[in-house]
Amino acid sequence: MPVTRSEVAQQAGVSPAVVSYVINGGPRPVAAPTRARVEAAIEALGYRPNALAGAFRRGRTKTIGVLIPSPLNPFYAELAQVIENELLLHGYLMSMGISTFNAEQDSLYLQSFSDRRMDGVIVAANASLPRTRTGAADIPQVILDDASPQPSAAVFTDNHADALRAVDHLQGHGHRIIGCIACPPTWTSGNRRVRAWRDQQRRAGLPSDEGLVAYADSSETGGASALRTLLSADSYRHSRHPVRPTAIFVSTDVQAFGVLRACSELGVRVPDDLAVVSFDGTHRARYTQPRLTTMRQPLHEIVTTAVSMLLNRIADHHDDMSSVDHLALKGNLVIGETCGCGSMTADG
Amino acid sequence: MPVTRSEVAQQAGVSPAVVSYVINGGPRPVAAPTRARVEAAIEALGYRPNALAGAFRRGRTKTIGVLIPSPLNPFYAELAQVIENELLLHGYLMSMGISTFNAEQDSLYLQSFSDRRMDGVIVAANASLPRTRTGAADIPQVILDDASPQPSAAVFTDNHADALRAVDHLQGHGHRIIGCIACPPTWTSGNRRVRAWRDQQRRAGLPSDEGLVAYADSSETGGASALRTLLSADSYRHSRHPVRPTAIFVSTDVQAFGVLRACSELGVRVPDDLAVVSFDGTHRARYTQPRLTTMRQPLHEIVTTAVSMLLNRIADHHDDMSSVDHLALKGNLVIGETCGCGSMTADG
DNA sequence: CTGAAAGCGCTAACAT
DNA sequence: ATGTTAGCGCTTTCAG
Repeated sequence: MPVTRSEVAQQAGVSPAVVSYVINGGPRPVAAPTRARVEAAIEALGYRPNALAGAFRRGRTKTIGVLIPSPLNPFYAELAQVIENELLLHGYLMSMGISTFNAEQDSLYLQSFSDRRMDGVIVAANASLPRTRTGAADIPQVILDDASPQPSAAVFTDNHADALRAVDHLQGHGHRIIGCIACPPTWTSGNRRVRAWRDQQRRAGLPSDEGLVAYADSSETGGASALRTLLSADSYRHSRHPVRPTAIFVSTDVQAFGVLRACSELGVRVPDDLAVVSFDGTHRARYTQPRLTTMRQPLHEIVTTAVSMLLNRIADHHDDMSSVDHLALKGNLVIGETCGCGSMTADG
Repeated sequence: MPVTRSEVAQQAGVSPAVVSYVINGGPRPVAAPTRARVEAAIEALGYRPNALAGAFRRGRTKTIGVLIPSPLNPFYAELAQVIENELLLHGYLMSMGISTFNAEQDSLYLQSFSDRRMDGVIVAANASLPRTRTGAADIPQVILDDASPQPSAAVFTDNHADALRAVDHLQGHGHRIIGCIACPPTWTSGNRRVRAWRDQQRRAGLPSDEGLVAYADSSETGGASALRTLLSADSYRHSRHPVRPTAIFVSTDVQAFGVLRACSELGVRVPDDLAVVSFDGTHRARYTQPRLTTMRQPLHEIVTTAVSMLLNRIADHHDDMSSVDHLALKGNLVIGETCGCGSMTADG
């Protein structure tokens, strides 16, 4: 059994309240000699305040629930790392849930976060649209995903604008038939990237028919099989433009890792036979062979903004979802070896 | 303000205790009609029990603290994923801390886990040796690392035996000068892998002097710079065997990713100029170019064993660190393209 | 079968 | 400056 506050009080010959005053530095002052006695007792007994009891009493747990789809996706692993760090800086503990892009798991976690009275929630990617009705709607939250119709705060990279620039970069290399590897359409940010691909192709008078798009999971395997589909004769022959794509826009880095692997297995040379540009800008993208050209999300900025937004909402008792603020930040293109730039360096 | 149990009781026209009986299915039975009234009231008011208050009262939070060095290391990302899943299966929530291989951060987290009255702790890699004295020693814990002198439960892959087999595999390909990329020596499991490299080289009458070892962080960058060091003229000229290594044993996958990148930049062909075998067997190792040969840790087995051990200890009130049980499991070699096996398939 | 009540460890208002 | 005390929401023993 752990030592309690009253034991400390007894040992120090003071009342339990004084022990609290010493620990919390208030709300009432304590005379120096008394404080010394209390501190000695704490030290002697090895007393540690029961944070659970304190949280219960105070009504604040100093814990933030963080929901990510999967730490196996390096983008979300990095995100989690950065969030953890930022929260720690503000004295908060991160409690992480993994939703595996599953709407049910997702709301189960939000429910659990809410039940455990976490002070707030950060949701990295919302596969589940009807979050408003999950019963966890009463807890301050920030979404890191562009789900515009959603009534809550959100910070995210400007998926449409960034993807436009990524595709534009490929067009700038002279590519006309540019394929697209998309994510399952339940994920809104992914949808915007695909739409941007289409818009940018149309804008340039280039093809963007469905035969050029392959939908796949956000995983290496997904990317690899999507590539095989896209390059299969069946696929591009039935397109209105029966020409094999010479370039491809991949909506996430992790899919691109699979694409590169598949290319190597199929004997497709990158970037000569197929140029590749993806989206996320993970650290890992610098270690692929060849090095990936990718639109880097402003990860650090997203996180610091989101956390400060969340903490503000917590401070203001924004427990309802009013005052929707959506903030879109701008990414930047990291030039690698898969787009055909050679040894150039540039930002789109 | 969330709905409380008494409001439900009032609405249902029963006492608060009955509401508890209904929610918890005990400890006393409730008549069917009464139960129905209570359930209706719960539904009508949207009542959710305050898990914080319950945990406080019960003395069990149903939360396990998990400490990993970094989710950027894919091995630990996978580990976290698997642990999370396994815990969820048993009705526990994972609270994740990131220690960044930092002993201070490490004990800060253990302290926090203990203060928050988590039911148990899983520590993935212990950079900090003096854990016994961190004050968190009173909470059931399982270490996933081979820290033999440590007085607590531990489950881990048999680092020495597995690394022996990995190096043996390289020797089997005829390599004599085999370098080693090691981790900072504060990490015990890493040390055992290096010792195994040395033992296996000695056993075969092959060199294992310090000129063949480079210590580096567990990261891509660490691996890359360690490789450059090892292949630099300075390094192998000062070795007792002034011959450039033809093979290298890398103590973690993530370092090997950096090694492969560096090789490509240096024009070193893998496996022709340099064979590479690493340790961990991450999913990502299947997507490097060329595909990594790596000693796969029995991740799933480690986790299921560790979790059941931990839950047993929790159930038995093993809050002290008595009854040390260490369990070493066996990994298996995943053959890729970096060892020189060609299209063979085998287990060492 | 149900109600009343004690108390988990702590915070903070209210007394001295 | 310090002591006393009322709860936070819930579980569970003890009475009815």
